[in-house]
Amino acid sequence: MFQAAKQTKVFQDVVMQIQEAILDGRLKTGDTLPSERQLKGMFNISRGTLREALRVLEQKGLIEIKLGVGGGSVVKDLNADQVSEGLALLIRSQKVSLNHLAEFREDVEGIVAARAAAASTAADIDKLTELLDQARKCIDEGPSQRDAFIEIDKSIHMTLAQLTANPIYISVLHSVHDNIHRYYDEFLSMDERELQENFQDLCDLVQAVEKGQADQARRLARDHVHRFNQYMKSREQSEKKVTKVKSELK
Amino acid sequence: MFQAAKQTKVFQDVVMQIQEAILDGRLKTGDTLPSERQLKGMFNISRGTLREALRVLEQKGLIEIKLGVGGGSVVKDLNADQVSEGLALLIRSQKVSLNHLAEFREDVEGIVAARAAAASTAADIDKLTELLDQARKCIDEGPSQRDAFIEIDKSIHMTLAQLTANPIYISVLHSVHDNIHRYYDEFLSMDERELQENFQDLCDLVQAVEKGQADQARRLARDHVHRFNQYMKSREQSEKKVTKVKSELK
DNA sequence: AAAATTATAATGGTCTAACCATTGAAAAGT
DNA sequence: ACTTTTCAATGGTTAGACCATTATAATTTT
Repeated sequence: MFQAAKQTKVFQDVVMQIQEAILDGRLKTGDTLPSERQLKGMFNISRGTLREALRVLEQKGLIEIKLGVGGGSVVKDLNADQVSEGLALLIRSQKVSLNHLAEFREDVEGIVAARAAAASTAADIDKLTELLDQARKCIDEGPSQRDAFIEIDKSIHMTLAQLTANPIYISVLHSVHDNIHRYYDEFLSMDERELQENFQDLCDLVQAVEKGQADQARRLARDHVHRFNQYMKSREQSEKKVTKVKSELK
Repeated sequence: MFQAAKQTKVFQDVVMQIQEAILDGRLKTGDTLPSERQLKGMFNISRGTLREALRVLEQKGLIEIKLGVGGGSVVKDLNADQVSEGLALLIRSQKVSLNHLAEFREDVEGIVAARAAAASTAADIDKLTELLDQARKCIDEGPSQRDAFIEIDKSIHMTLAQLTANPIYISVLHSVHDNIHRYYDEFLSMDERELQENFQDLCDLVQAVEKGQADQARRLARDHVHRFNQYMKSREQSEKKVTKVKSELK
């Protein structure tokens, strides 16, 4: 006849109230919430319960909790970090392998490049050209600047994502880069020739974007990422062999 | 000369330890952690601090906290819910509009269809055909079964995502559907003819997948989603007009 | 007067110790 | 054999205290 009335725990109620206030705009980025001792009074709850709620909001990326006088809970500017962290957990817990991620990246970079080509302006091309210049400098200084080159490579891809004017692409690509970076660090190592090849890829890609050739840009971006992935896979394989040999020697 | 030694708060340390245990496989899905009173002793911390840690782990989707005797913290089977929730927050907080999401969906569904076409087996086609049969029944019963049709439409797309054998596509598409569903509920309303058109779209799509025509499948999937989005946008527009008129009448 | 130092107070972080609420299982009753 | 009651373990919540950090104010030194 009757059913459960109130399943929500106290701290969940508090989480919801504050979250809604933020999403509704009643609390804006940068606003500082009242101190814990004030809030506990406003909600009429204990401080421990309030802190559980704040911890959840912090984990959701909605607030940042700062220490000391003048500290407190500050409304954060929401970004893709939570999406990225969620993806990272999926990757680390099985379910998603490096190959899965690499495959997905090829598709996404292809789409981004195509949409960027369709939307680019002269100012955008200037920025991309500037990045290419920086990349060239890295190349000229040899393989020692490999990390710097990869960083610029990443910037170019993220710049293309911004050209799409769709924050989802920015967030998704950001998440992909965040999570694939670990593998690059571990398995990727390019010699002079490979660096040169990748640089040429980027030049061609920017050129296609400049000319508004969407399909061409898509193809170039996919191939470029694919090459990166191949380097990585071959490294991963030889790594496994070494490990195998080592273990067999024991 | 010296630098900060330990910035991590106590509860963060606990979060990390338990999280690592789960990700390393020392704690498996379904395992129950010791009770709070035991854990607090094992970590040598207070119960409040421990509970803050558990709340964070819960929010991350790593554990589930159950009440009563035999309850406790149970290791969860990680899924895309956190990614989905993160995306939902981005959408609700500005940053991501319905158009952004619709555009992204077109691309993703296109990719998924293409990869599904390249990987489909006879058993997969059987499953898709079965879903089409169900969809046909909905159509035959008229617009009253609109919701059921949309549900089956969703199933077909998710089945295609599974054919890719890449969990990222499954998670991403799942997240997109989760978040776009609210708009569909609000703005989407199809008459008999539109339902029929969409059904035909799906038939063509499955056929292309069956034949392994990746490019054709991509195009069909994109067009299909695009049509959905157009319905939605036109509804959204007329909705706005109505709201405008209403407010002008006040 | 300016700069460096010290003290102050507000805030989050942690601890202790209780009691409440929920729930599954054991015990008692039918 | 079934139903009801009791019980105990577990998470949920509360209260109050003290610790740690930090921006600001007050003080001292230069």
